[in-house]
Amino acid sequence: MLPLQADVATPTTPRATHKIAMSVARGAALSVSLDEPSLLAGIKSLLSDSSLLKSIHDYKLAIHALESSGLKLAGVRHDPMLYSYLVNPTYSSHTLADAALRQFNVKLSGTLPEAADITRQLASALRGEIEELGLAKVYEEIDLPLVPVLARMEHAGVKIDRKVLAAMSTRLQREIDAKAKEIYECCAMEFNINSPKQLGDVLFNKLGLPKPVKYGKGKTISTAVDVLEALAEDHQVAKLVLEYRQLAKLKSTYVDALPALLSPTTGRLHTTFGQTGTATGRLSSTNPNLQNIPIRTELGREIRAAFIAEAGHVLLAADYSQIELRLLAHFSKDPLLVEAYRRGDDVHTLTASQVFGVPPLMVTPDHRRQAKVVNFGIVYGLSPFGLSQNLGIETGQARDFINAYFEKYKGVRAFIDQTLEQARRDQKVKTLFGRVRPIPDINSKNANLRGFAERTAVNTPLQGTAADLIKIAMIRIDAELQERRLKSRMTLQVHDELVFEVPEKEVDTMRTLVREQMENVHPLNVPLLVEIGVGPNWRDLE
DNA sequence: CTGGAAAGCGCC
DNA sequence: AAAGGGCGCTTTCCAG
Repeated sequence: MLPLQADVATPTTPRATHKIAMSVARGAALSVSLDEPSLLAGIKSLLSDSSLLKSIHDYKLAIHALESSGLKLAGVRHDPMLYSYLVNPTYSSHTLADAALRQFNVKLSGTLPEAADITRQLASALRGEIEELGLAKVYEEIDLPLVPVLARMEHAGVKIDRKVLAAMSTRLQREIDAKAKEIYECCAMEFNINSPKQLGDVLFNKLGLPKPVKYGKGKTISTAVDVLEALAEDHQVAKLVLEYRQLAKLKSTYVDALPALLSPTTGRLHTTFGQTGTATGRLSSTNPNLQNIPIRTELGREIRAAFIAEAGHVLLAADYSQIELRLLAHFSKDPLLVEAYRRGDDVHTLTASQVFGVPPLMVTPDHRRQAKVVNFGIVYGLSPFGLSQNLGIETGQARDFINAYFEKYKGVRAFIDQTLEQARRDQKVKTLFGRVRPIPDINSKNANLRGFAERTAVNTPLQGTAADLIKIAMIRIDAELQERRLKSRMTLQVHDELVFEVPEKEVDTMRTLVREQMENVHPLNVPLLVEIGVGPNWRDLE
């Protein structure tokens, strides 16, 4: 059997190309031969058939049929969608029409010959830019080989315990109704609590609660969580609204939404991973988004418990521990930070000890909590104001903390300064592997825009490098699973976490395999630590 | 009736 | 005046 290979892929989503090419190969949907023009035509006509394009299940079956019959997909060589994304990941769309509009300033009419023609022209032009920008390796070794890996993950899907969610739905509805009743009584009137406009009117005009200093950007008074939290101590109604919001959010977004998306044929949940949707190189997840399943609150964790493994299997979740802070240590080579990670010390405790000037053994849990906010805040460019809001302290004190941080971590200060200097010079920043993000506003005279640009410039190399590392790990783990004919399946990626569904007999093998691949993904100045949990569901992991 | 903006909030 | 990087989904509300 010859591997199927297409030279140029018509952009829709990159994986749609693989998936559809597989459908074509299988002859399930179209009877075309595998020479390239026919393949392109077949792909295009599939794309124009919305019923096929929307029926994700069809190509998932195709993948399955293809792989179970021993066919291997060699894939495409030139994918204009991925090219367009790598050349400038800040555009929101990389479809054929939008990429062609940007590249050639042409509006497409949508005919097949035109699409084929433009596809080839785009591939050629963008390939040139990829090489000029030094992105060929990122394309060949990361984004392109990731495509079939993501296709397999989407095809595998995750198992959901419907009964858990159904029971929760009934219970939550009852609690929401009760909570609404309490709120109405408290306010002596009925209104739509889900409407921030009506809620703000009732709370701040009718009931006369103190209006937040921070008004919303627009005309309405903000009823955001931090505003209500500030009021909750003195005003029961604010607390009730917060509780109502939490119940309503979890019920509508997860408890009721997820079961409706279960595949009728596989009975499982199949997300779509977006490979061209973020400015930093991260993946996204839609339909449903499985990268924002609750975990923070007890109620949220109940939802996580509904993500289960097939009989005879367990879930294995592997997390990179503090990967962005470790990358900050790597890039900055800051001696304190690097040595701490090399020794395996607790970095939040170290920061607490440095910033608050106490010996590590004297660091209290509250010190550590505050230091944790400082550590992560640095990565995001947190201001004294932001830190003060977050910790509930004076801005002056927050400023002292931040100054103390940079006084101790001199390498971090230098890293930030160098990164900004380089961004101002090149109007772009790069990850460790050379993935590029333009930072056009870095020299803007508008201080607001410039501030955003500066925070972006510092954060992107960290967030983007973490994204590159886990993508490489995924490609290698997938290769191992295939090569060794293991039955375990990679099912989810949540930025710094991978989730697998593993036959009980393979647990030990997988623990070792996943840890090895993730920890040794690339040599850095600090070790990478992977935390692995195994259990019957996504909540109860040990 | 549909589409999109705005507000809000779930995750890393 | 704003004040923390990156996402996607739900709801409300309003314009066309």
